[in-house]
Amino acid sequence: MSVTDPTPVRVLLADDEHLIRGALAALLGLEDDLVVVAEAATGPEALAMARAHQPDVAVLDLQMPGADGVTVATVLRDELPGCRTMIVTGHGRPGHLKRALSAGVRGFVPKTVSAQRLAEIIRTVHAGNRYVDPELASDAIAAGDSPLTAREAEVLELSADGAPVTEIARRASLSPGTVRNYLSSAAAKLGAENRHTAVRLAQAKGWV
Amino acid sequence: MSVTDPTPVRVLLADDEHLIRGALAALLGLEDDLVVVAEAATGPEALAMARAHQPDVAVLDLQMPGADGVTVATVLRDELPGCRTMIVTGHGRPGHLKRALSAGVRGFVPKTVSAQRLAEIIRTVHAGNRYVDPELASDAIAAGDSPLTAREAEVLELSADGAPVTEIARRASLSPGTVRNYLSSAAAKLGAENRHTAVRLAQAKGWV
DNA sequence: CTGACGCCATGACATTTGTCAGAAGCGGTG
DNA sequence: CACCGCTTCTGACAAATGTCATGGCGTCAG
Repeated sequence: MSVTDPTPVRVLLADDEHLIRGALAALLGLEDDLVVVAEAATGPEALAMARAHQPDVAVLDLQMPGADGVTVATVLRDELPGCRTMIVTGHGRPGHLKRALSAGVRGFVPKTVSAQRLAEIIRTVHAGNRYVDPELASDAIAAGDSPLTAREAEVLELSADGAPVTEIARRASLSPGTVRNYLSSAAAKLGAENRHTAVRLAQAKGWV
Repeated sequence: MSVTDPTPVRVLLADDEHLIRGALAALLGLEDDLVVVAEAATGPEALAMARAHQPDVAVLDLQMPGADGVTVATVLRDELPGCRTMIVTGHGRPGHLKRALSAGVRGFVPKTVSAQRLAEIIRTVHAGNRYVDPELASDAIAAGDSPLTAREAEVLELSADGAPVTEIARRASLSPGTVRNYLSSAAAKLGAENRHTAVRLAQAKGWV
């Protein structure tokens, strides 16, 4: 039904790299049933473009200046329920997939797919179905759920830049002792020797 | 002279993201004077392809599995002196530019340029000229040279994953005390409170 | 050759961090 | 309601880390 559809799928492309975005727009434009109606280089720009052009499908890069793809998808789900969202990403961490799915994202693919394949997936998503890259999905399953409590994850994230405990405590409005306890238990749960390696592990799993 | 040249510029494309590589190949193929003779997804693959196809210009992504773009460029300079090399990168850190230039790279551009612009730069590079993105260049100048001595940088790099001092000492075959001295002086030079923030700073500047 | 500088190390000290025990409040769930 | 887990805190101790002074050894410029 799709390739001969008289009303083509209207696509929004958001990626901060002009090179990729332009090339992608050109390639997707070759498909008769797809039309790129808007492009954006940042999260806020993507939102503005979506509001202005009301696309059928928004193809969002995960890492963009301003607001990342999942954040944009969350807003779009509320503002434009008719717009399906999908995420493309370079290096997909397991946790991102979970975040994306709970933001109502219907497609999650790595940038290692071909443009042809991406076009098919856009059609799949537009038809109301979901598509998740099998490799990313299995990574996410293997990584499992975060063993961290909400505060543990929060404090761990605040310590990501290597700041001393007193600074983290200030940022989190907690006692330094509490911060140390959280960091200690978080590191123990992750099997890390100290909070710094714990941060790396949690980031690799996408839990922060 | 270029657009009507009867012998087009033979280009090698190396990027680990199929989506980008394919799209780029398609767009560059539209230029009459450019022909993409080979594609590669990893560093070693790029080398093998270059040896097999002897391209005029190698367009290399900075971050690839196996060997990064600068490493590939270094090898190519020795093995295929007739092949010009250029680097495209997503997030270019200042230090990378310096490394690239000393590896004989003649072009250094971010992925935020358009394909049209990239084609022009490929021609520039092929003609024997250099091209460096102005913004990346000014960043590199602003970042300046690394204030770290060779060992300071080495030890700092070994501590990048958050390992404890004893482990770093083992890896570097140094005394733990020496490691602490180096880390301390490195952090002082970088204006960091501890080695972890020092590592982040040095990485941001591209000094590690 | 002498002085400057980087490299490597040791030892001592203060500070920071990690670990543990304990305790209070709070929100669920059986 | 009793129980459990999460949150928050305190205090105390051990371990890791940061800081400083000091010394020997090599190399290189003046």
